[in-house]
Parts: sequence; structure tokens; C-alpha cells
Amino acid sequence: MARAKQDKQESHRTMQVVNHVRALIENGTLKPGDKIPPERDLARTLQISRASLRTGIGYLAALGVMKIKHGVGTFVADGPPDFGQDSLSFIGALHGFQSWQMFEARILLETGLAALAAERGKDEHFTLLAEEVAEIFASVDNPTEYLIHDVAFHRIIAQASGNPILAAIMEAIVSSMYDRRRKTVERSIDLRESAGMHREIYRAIRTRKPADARRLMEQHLRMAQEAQGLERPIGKHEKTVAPQ
Amino acid sequence: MARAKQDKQESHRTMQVVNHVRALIENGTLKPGDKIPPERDLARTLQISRASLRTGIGYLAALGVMKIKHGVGTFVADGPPDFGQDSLSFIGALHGFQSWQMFEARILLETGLAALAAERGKDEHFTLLAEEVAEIFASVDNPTEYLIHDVAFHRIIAQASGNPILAAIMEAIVSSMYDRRRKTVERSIDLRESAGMHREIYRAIRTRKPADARRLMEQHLRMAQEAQGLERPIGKHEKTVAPQ
DNA sequence: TACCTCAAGTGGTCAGACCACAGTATATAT
DNA sequence: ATATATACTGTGGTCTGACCACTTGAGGTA
Repeated sequence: MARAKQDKQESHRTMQVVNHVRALIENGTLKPGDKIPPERDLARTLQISRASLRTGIGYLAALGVMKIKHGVGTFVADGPPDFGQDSLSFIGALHGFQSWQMFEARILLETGLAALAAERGKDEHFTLLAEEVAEIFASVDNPTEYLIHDVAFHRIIAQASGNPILAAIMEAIVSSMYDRRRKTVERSIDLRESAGMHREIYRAIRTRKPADARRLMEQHLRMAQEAQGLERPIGKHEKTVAPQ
Repeated sequence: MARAKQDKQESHRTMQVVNHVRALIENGTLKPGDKIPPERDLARTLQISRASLRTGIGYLAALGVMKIKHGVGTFVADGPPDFGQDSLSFIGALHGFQSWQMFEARILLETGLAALAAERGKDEHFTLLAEEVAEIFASVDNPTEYLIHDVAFHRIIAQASGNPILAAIMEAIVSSMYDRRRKTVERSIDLRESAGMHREIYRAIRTRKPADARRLMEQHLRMAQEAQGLERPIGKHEKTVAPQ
């Protein structure tokens, strides 16, 4: 039974720091945006060397829990939940995740997100969505600009779903696909048609029709997928998701 | 437009190490399970101090890319993809993720996974699934044992889906819910009924009926959700997912 | 008032010593 | 000869204390 046992300690001191911070976060002492004490002070407080402390802080930074600013200080991450920038693309490269698999994951998540948004979205979300749709239509001749609003549109839907976990996961997947996507959009096809689909999705959400929202989102994404040639190969392999 | 700019460098040296390793992984020099050179050697190779090297290694370890074994060496992670152990539960605590949201994410993922498994599962998966179903039935009087096979069952379905990204995400979510779950199963209800549902799900997958598999899985999970009292509150708040 | 300089605060890096753990070789006892 | 105890080697873990690099803001200067 493979993962029965747990790796309890990633080396004593490091985990001591991690657990310390975790405790402070869980009991509410430390909240997003807060600044933690200077390394020298905190090290003295925890009775460990500054070097060890830094290892622990680095660990937390990698997880996206802490944000370090040279010459300024170290802070608890604020803003939207964030699995350390490229963690997904990193382990993706490691395990040979393939592009069509990424896209499949994205479709599964976003269709669900769209349905949830249709059920729970608030007026504020509808407003933002409408604005982005307008911007999208206004950018059909400017691929770079278009992509910005496209991303924003999907992000707002994730927000409107009321489920930050799913939103964060989607964010991670999308950002790990960003490089490739940008290229595609630049040599893109049919931004007008794509813009129309965004509007339809918006309408389905606004009128609270989860099933429609789901279906339209799936249709939209599958079309995008084809545009990038990332359909699932029938029985053979495909090149890995590796960037560049 | 919030996250326009990227934090390019998490301090020069650290990223130097991370990028070095990343390059080695992406060009195939380093593969899962491989051992990397001793810290002292590698530090000399990269022309940086051992302390800085260790910061980088620690970063990679946090991401789940490297596994460090005191007194033995440092290795590239093998086995199933793994977002550093508690990364999700950590940022969950930070952003106040709630249990029903976790469960909702799990349901969305696992229903999709079940459908995919029904479409693509191979005989080997069916065999393993059948074995676990048998074990599940054999454990209806032993909650602890039951949980083990329950987890295994769901994990095999994830495997059978053919999408390692989705499988890894599910794994992360489930493991971040583990503590709470174990308690529930121990004071549990109706393991026999639950066992029956597993069998039904298995049959739907085996006979390649994605829609049925999806529906049964959803039914199964919603029931488990209710058993834990984790339904989405109508309009109010609910206590955070904080452990203990 | 506008700009410049510089000092304080904070994270980043370095060097080298020593500690702790795991595995293996070797010595010793039976 | 076998088995147990011991020492050695390799590798990660920690410590100390000094110095470097970035940001900010106070205070001086034009």
C-alpha cells in the first residue's frame, strides 16, 4: 500500500519554521498581507540559526504561502490563492504531462465552473462579465489585447463560481499553458466567432442556465483546443508539454 | 489588471539552481528516481555556496520535485505526481477554504474521472477495481481497513482515467481532507450500502457507461458528503477547513 | 521646491566548521 | 565460520558571523 506512511519531517528545523507559521496562520495571528518579523529577529525567537530559518521561509515561498521582497521584508501571500507559480508546469515537465491532458483538465474544470457561475453568480460578476465581453468584441483585431480580456473573462467566471479551490486550480492550469496559448492566438483564426461564443456563455450564465453554460463552455473550449491542434491522439504519443 | 507582471526571480541564486535542475529535467538528463550529485559537488559545479544551493534544493523539495533523504542523497521525485504534501491544505488554511468547497471540487473531479475511466479504462484497471471492491465488501466491519480500500478504489479510477493531471489534483484534495474523513468513517454509518455503491460504480465503468459512472459516482460522493455534514450552507458561513 | 546623498533596515550570499544519519566495511567474540 | 559490535565514509543538516545588495526615507544641497 504505497503511500501509507507520511514523510513527517522535511528535516527538523525547516518543519519547525513551517509549522510555526502554519500555526500562526491557522489561529488567525497571521493573515494575508501581513509582514513577518525580520529574519534575524524571528531566528532568535525560534532559537534557530538564521540559515535554518531561511530554509523554512524558502519552503513556504515555494508553496506560494509567503512572498519575499528583497530589502523590504517577508509577507504572507495575499490576493488570489496561488500554487507557487510554475509548480504545475514543473511537475508536468517531470512526469511528461501532455498538452491534450492539460486541456482536458481545463475543460473539465471550466465547464463545471461555468455551471456553478450560472447557479451562484452575483450581479457584480455579471457586470464584470459583460464588460469583458464588450472588451473582447472591441479587440477582435488585436490578438494581444484579445487574449488579455479572454483570460479575464474566464477568470471572472471562476470567481463567480464561488469555489476558490476550483478557481485556483484552473488558474494554475491555464497559466502553465500560457506560453503555448499566446503563440496560437497570435497566428489565430476567427476571433470574431470566438467573441460571439463568449457572449453566448455570458448570456447563459446571466440567465442562470447552468446546463447551457456548461455546454457552451465545452463547445468553446473544444474549438480552442482544435485551433491549437491539441486533440487527444487516437492511440499514439504526442510531444510533451515542455515549454519553449 | 492585477497579475500582469511576473515575479521573475525568487532571488538570483535560488532560481539559478531551480532553472538548472529544470533544464536538466526538460532535456531528459534527469529523470524520476535519479540521484543528483552531493551538495558539495553540485555547489562547486554551479559556482555557488552550498548554502545557496540548499535554498534552491529546498524550493524544489517544497514543490514535490525533489525528495531529500538525510544521510543518503537527493533524488528526483518518482512515483505518482505529487504537489508537495500539504500545499493545498496550507493555502486552504490561509485563504479560508471551506470543507464544502473542498468536497465540491472533489465531486466535480471524481465524476469526470469516473466518466473518463469508463471510456478509457483498460482490463488491468478493471481487474484492480474488482479486487478492491471485493476487499471493500470484506471490510464492512472494519472501518479502518475499509477506508484503505475505499481510497485505493478511487485512486485506481483516477489512474484509469488516463489523465495524470486530474489524478494528481484529486489526490491533493483528498489527502487534504484525510484527517476529517478518517474520523467520519470511524463513527460511520452504513458501510454496507456504501460498499454496494462502489460495486455499482465498478460495473458502470467496466461496461463502459460513462454517463452511469458519472451519475453513480456523484450519488456516492454526495451521500458521503451528507454523512459528514459538509453540504453547502444555504446562505451563511461555515467553519473553516482547519485541521484538528 | 526639487533633487541628491547617504544611512538604516532587511533580505541574499558566502565560508568553513561541526553535527546527524545511513550504509558498509572491519574487527572481534563466540 | 558466523554473528555481532564497532568504526569509517559519504551525504544531508545546522551553526556562526561576516559581508553584499536592494529599498526606503531622512536630511542635506542647489
